[in-house]
Amino acid sequence: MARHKRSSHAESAYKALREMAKTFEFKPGERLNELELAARLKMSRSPIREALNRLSTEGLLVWRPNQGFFCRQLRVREIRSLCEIRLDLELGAIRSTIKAADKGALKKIKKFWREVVAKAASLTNEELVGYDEEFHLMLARAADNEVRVRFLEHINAHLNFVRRINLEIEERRQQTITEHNTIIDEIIGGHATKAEEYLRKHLMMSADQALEVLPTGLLRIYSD
Amino acid sequence: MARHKRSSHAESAYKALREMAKTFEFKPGERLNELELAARLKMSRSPIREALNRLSTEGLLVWRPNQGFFCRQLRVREIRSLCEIRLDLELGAIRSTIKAADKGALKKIKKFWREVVAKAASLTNEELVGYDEEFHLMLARAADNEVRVRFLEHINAHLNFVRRINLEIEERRQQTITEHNTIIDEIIGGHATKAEEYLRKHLMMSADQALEVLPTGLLRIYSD
DNA sequence: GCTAATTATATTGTCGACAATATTGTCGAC
DNA sequence: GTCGACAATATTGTCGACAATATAATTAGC
Repeated sequence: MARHKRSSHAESAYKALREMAKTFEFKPGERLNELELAARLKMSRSPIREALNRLSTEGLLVWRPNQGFFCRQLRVREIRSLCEIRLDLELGAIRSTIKAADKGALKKIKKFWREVVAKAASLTNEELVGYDEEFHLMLARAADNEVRVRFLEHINAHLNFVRRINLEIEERRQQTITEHNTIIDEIIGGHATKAEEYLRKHLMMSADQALEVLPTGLLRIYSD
Repeated sequence: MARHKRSSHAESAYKALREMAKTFEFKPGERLNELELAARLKMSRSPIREALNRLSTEGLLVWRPNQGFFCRQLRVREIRSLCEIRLDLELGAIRSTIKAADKGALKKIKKFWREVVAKAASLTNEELVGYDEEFHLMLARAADNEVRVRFLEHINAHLNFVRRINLEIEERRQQTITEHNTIIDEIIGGHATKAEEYLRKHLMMSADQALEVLPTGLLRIYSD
């Protein structure tokens, strides 16, 4: 039986607003008007505030007492920090994974990525970003540490926008695909040093590119 | 001029409830009654819910649709995960710090800890835990990465309770003090490898001890 | 007596109203 | 015209009431 359980207003507001915050449909520093959002999503302020509170705790929005909620800034410094932590956490993940050596999970990741590659040409940019995020999350999950996965999901939400801009460049889509293949193969092979090296290179490159496309991102945000 | 700016109900509720959640004044899995909390803190449900929402996003509470907010569980698995990530993040911090080599900040940490040691005998357990957390946070701050600091603060909140239990043992208070001294000296000396080694040892020991005292912690929670 | 369906109660989810505060607009002094 | 004080407006913060849902108590059937 299909379990419909329609979600609450607060829940759907959270999802909608989270998506908007992630993708900078709000402009950096912009003040969000609760009444307006309530009208837009056809509900009262209470569930809206609930969602806004959660999002500000996640850092996707900023809250200031008696002033309300604002869109977060998009700054070099922040992107750099996120990428740095991401590197620490993902390297930790594969080290841990290689030690534990759960081949099953790894094979699934390889299969998953092979399937993505097969349909890569027909994927929209958003879809590819989603699969990219998923690939890295699967690596993290293989390390069997809930906290690590949660943190990386958090980081993904914050980097989603710049990643999206970055993967609009065809060359980098290609690069992502091949590098992922290399990484997963080295992990499966149990070559800790090689795997680390390739992952590090992949993530540092990705960080550089994120910073590089940041101006494009800002332009995009303010262009419409 | 003293700026008093008395905080809002939501804010004070957040602080109070956060402290209770951190220290397991609620029992693991316990359901929190919003009306009761509102009565206890002398306010309406709105600011209470606001605080509870934030806390559940932080993972200090758990939220289930239409059932409300519950105290988080206290599990071996969770503690282990937290300690593992903490290790990754703190090691990353000192690596980064040693490279950047901001001697000033490091000297301040050394001074801070020297002062803590001086008054160690007269400190309550909670105070020592606070200073312990602060020492590690200062190391993280020296690495100049906001995200890292936020994540470690998050982890601290989750580990606070077991740390408190652990530092009730005199021998371990002593151990903490001397190990911190060693670590900061190696970092200041710029001995990356040594510093890493000592920090790793310190944190892995600390993780083992956290797991070891967990039964004591549970007993404490359920004894009163 | 035990289980399942039904009813009663308690609790969360949402709303609209008002209070507290911040922001904007207006006026007058210079 | 510019600045500051004051008034007008808009926005957030909090409340109490009610609706929707979950939990507990009660009854009916066996």
